[in-house]
Amino acid sequence: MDFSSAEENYLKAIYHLSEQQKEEVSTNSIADELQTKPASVSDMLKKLAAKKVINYVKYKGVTLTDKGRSVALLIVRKHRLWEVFLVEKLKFNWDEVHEVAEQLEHIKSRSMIERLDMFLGFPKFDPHGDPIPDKNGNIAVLTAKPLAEGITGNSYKVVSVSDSDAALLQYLDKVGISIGTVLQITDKIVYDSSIEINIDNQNRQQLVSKMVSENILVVDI
Amino acid sequence: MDFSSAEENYLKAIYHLSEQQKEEVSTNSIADELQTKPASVSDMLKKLAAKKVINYVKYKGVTLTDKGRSVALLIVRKHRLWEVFLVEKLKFNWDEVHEVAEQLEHIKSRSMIERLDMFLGFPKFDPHGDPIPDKNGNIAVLTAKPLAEGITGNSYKVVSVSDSDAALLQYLDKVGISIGTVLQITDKIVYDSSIEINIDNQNRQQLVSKMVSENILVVDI
DNA sequence: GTCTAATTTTAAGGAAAACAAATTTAGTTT
DNA sequence: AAACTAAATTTGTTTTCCTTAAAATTAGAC
Repeated sequence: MDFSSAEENYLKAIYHLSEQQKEEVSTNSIADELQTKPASVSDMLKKLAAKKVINYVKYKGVTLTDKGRSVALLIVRKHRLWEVFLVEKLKFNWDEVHEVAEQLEHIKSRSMIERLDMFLGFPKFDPHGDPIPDKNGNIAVLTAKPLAEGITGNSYKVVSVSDSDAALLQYLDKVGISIGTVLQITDKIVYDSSIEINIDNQNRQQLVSKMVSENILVVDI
Repeated sequence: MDFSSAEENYLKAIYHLSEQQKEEVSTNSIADELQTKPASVSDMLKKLAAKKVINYVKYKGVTLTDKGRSVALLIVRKHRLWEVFLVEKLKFNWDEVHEVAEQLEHIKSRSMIERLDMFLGFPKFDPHGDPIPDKNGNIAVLTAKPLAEGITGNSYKVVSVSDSDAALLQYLDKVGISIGTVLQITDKIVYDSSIEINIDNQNRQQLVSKMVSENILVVDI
């Protein structure tokens, strides 16, 4: 079965949304994710349901079928492998690769993506710390949590950040945060939920906003 | 100015056709090249003329404008660089890369293609021997001629073959012909215009058909 | 120079994917 | 239960690219 780029983007969006909140995905949230209008989404959901890649109940929302999930995981796999290529081989910065990977993920060639995987040394994570599904669609489950949920005094290692927001990535670059960076929470400001951190045990504090601290995923150390 | 994949394919087709025969390109030949119908071509020619990338005179044919040629050359550049990547880095055979490169050539990112060029070491020719336009659209002129025009007794070096026909490439692989191979013409069969050749001075003759000999480009040695 | 055949263009319409506007539904409030 | 509201769907267009059928034009044959 073949899927257009538009169909693939819908499946990917539904996949990402169902990762975030474990229930049915709403039409509006898909429209939001894809920068389109709910009317367009309704249209497409009918098509995708006919192709048996989603379970669609009108006015109720959608979930992916097994078939749909495996299509979505292949797209995610391609997107993340291409990001690794762009950063490791072509020396892009991590904030520059998302847009190009959005195009590359739709290239159709089963054997190319397997060869690319080999060429890259079978990476397990992309440059933003997100796990890369293997060719069977198996993907590591991230046990990480947002920095926002950390406790004052504790130290954490950055394992992942949102890859779709270049502005965030540029900001993180500027303050010296990347995958693997160790952060210690030195204070939590109750007033605006911002967090004061110490980066890589340097002799300097950095204040990060609530919004930022929710988009940095960390694990305990 | 932005171009859709369809528009890019038309420009590339017109470019290739005007390379072959130095005059105006006909609607039918474009339809043929793109596996579509003449009516579709007429439609698209109007669009491309409005965008000032072709000189279009109804019923007369088209030529590329300077603008059009530079767009076409960029697509050719991308196609051929990706072919180098697929063969050199991902270890594809030369008969397997055309289709995938047809998709990759439409990826939009100026900086990616320049970085890819650097990553590949600024190659001058693709795996089929075709010259790669540089970033300014300069391209080496092939002085080669079809093997079919060779003279009995003379030796020639293979510099290029048609990249779009996988069956031809597989055949050439089988008989041991690739870019750089030295061929000596030992006989020309008048009856069916086939040619008897000796490959790399081995102790063995090989008969190649008219069709094959017209699609292998060689230079004198 | 006219006629016919081949080529090219126009016209009408279909599929995919988008949008706005109008309508329907689900869930909540009273 | 009726009414309301927010979300979702339907309807009707639009755009892009393609197709078939018909009309127009060019060019080669006589």
